[in-house]
Amino acid sequence: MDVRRTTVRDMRRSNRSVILTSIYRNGPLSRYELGHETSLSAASVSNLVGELLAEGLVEEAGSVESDGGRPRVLLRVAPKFAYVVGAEVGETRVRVEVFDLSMKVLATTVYPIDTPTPAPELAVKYVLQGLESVINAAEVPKDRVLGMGVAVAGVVEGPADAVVDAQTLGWDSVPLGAMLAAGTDIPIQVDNGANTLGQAEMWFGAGRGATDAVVALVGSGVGAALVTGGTSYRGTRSSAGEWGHTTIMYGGRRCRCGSDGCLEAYVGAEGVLDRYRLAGGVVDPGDDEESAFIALLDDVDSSGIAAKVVQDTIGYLAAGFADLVNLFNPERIVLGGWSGLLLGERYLPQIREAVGKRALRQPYAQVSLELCELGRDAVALGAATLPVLHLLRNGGLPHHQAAS
Amino acid sequence: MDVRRTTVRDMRRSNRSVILTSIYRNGPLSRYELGHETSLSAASVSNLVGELLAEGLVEEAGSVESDGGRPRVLLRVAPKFAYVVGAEVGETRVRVEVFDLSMKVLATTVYPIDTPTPAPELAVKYVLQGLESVINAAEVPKDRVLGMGVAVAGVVEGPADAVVDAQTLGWDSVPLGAMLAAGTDIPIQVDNGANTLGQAEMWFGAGRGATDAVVALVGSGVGAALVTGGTSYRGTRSSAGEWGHTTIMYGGRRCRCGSDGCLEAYVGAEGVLDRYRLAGGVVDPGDDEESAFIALLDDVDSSGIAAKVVQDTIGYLAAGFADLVNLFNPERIVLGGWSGLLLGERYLPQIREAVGKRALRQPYAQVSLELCELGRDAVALGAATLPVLHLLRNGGLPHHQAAS
DNA sequence: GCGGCTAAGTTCATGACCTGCAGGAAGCCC
DNA sequence: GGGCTTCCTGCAGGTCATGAACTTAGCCGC
Repeated sequence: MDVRRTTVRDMRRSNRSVILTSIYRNGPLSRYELGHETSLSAASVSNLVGELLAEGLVEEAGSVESDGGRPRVLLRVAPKFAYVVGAEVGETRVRVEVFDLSMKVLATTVYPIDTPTPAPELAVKYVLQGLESVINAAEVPKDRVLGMGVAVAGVVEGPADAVVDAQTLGWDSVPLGAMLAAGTDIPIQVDNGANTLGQAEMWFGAGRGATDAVVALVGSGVGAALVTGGTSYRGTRSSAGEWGHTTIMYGGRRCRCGSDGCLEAYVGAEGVLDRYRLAGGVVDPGDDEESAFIALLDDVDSSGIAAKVVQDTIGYLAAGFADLVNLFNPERIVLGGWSGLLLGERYLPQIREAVGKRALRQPYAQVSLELCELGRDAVALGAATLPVLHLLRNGGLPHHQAAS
Repeated sequence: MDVRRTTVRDMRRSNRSVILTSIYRNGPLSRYELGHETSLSAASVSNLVGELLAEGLVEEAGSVESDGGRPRVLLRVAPKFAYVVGAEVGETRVRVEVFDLSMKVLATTVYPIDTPTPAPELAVKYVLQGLESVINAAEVPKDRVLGMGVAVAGVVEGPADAVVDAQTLGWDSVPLGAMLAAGTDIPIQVDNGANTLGQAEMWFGAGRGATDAVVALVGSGVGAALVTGGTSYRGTRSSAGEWGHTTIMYGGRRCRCGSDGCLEAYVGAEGVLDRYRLAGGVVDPGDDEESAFIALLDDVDSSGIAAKVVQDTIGYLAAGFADLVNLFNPERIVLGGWSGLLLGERYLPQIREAVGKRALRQPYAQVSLELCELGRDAVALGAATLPVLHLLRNGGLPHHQAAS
């Protein structure tokens, strides 16, 4: 239980946050509607909005005539009040983007990575270079950049001075947060890529409106972002959500994590293709993983082996989903990741049905299973929402720092 | 994201709650220590404590001399300020207990249940009878009873007017909350028995001090209580934590839930004994489940079959724990339930080791695996903490209702 | 084009609250 | 009994949300 006092100042900050969040999330709103939405008195709304307007964080956005009376003035968060940067450190590239507060992309930079195990220093160099580069390209004043969110494909410990373990990159206890912070004054927040994509999907994709949800990502690897009570769940040291390494077949296929029978070993694209090969299926050695996977899906009608492998995959995946349904009782599960989407586009109804057979009746009746709406590029977008979330939480900048 | 205003009254309530909770949880404390603990100003502590004293919720409990100066007066929550009732609706009995605020048992009543599928009306009758009976036996004034927590072995939907599905009792969508509320004026809170036992364990047992924990219960059935951020996690409609029906062996043993390969089918006592039988082991048909299980454990040294079944059980259980570790990244896992304890008492180090082999390195390093410290009777104790939690959350009774 | 009407937004006095500070209370030591 | 230490409380000052009265802004009908 949280043991922390509340002062009259916390109250104001909290109310600023409520107002600001409401304006940000629920589109342009009038003061009147804000009062209703937040159940704050009209007087307080007026007062707080006045403050936010004076600081430049919020601006007027036209008005709507109200039958007979004074028209309501609409308010929105000023998109140009501040900017945020999102970076994605992937296995094949570093991608950096700047957004304004409405999350419109202003500039993008991509650095390809050739080596399979890039040195952390290289990634840091690219991220910092990208940061400079996009800020310059978008002509954004540097002191108006709220922060940079960095998504990385690995286990991230502690969001503050994040330490990263990434098997796919060959990183072991890399103090990425500290390394990045040493190279710039802009606040850094590091998080797992699955989490940031989940974040993006919750704000702008298939997760909108849900408060308890799971965003499941199935690609070469398998991961999930857990959202409980409207906020991302991270566990003690923020490495929660390793869905891919839950056991669905005790004593089964070996997994690169060292254990056996992991979900990832069965429904990860690599695992699926490997199962196909073992079953006698033929994979064109010239194809990359993605093409091979698509070829497998296209062969379903002509090849019994392909059909069986795909059907099995649906079953395994459903078992993984049923675990989530039973354990978390979420209101929504969102399926994404490149191979997850390829499967989902073709077999979503069958997956739903299979989950229904394996999950408990009651929690299954309360969940809806949807496909991700955003593409892979949303990883950086989600990373960039981290500083925005911070802004909304605090109800603005600290010290009541005014604009212009 | 929570969209709710904060008023000056919420602030006071929150601070009352902070003070009250701190006094309750951290034993007798002086005002001075309270100030430190809560970071409230000494003046506010004095003010709030004065109010709580006047209401009779808090009382002085002797004093401690402080080297040289004025001795500090210790404060504690007055155990006799109010009373709470906990009820357990199990498969073989209904058990009702009254506690004072220090959770000392004042009276207990138990009604045995003979039929395997008792009518909900019978359970309701016993609970209400038990409520009357313990209140009378303990000579507790009825208007001083804060509420009754009711633990039931099944899926409980919505803590308010709870609807219960309990396969073991043969109940389907039983509106237990409403049925109980119709028979008494005392506020009712219904919850899953695994959750209430978890609650008891978190407050008074092996979970003390942890904020992200899982209490895993292994008996005939298998369940878990999830605690995240210091509070019980319930999901959208409060049926989270169905750990027993996560798949650990896709296509494996059938489970009574209708699916196959569920953890419960492998490590639940029934599943273990069944596996023993299938492997050629002999179970005395005269034994009940518990005796048979103990006999099995005692045979490990003499019977290779028993040894293998137990070793397998440890492996399956470890897989279940590894799932929890990977998904939740908890700081503690507490193993309980009657067969879980029997296993844990003998094999805890081996279980820990097996979990370490299956879970990811990082989250495993952050978790500790412990045994439950409270017995089966703690189910009712945990249920009784529900109204107490309510009291602490609200910083006292509503309407500033004074005592005596 | 002017009063009447409606609805949106603002001003102001009020009461609730926490805080810092000064002072009171309660013990000990010399 | 004076000085000292430590704990606790009363008081003035400042912050904040609120309800009620008030102002602003458009429309309507004549």
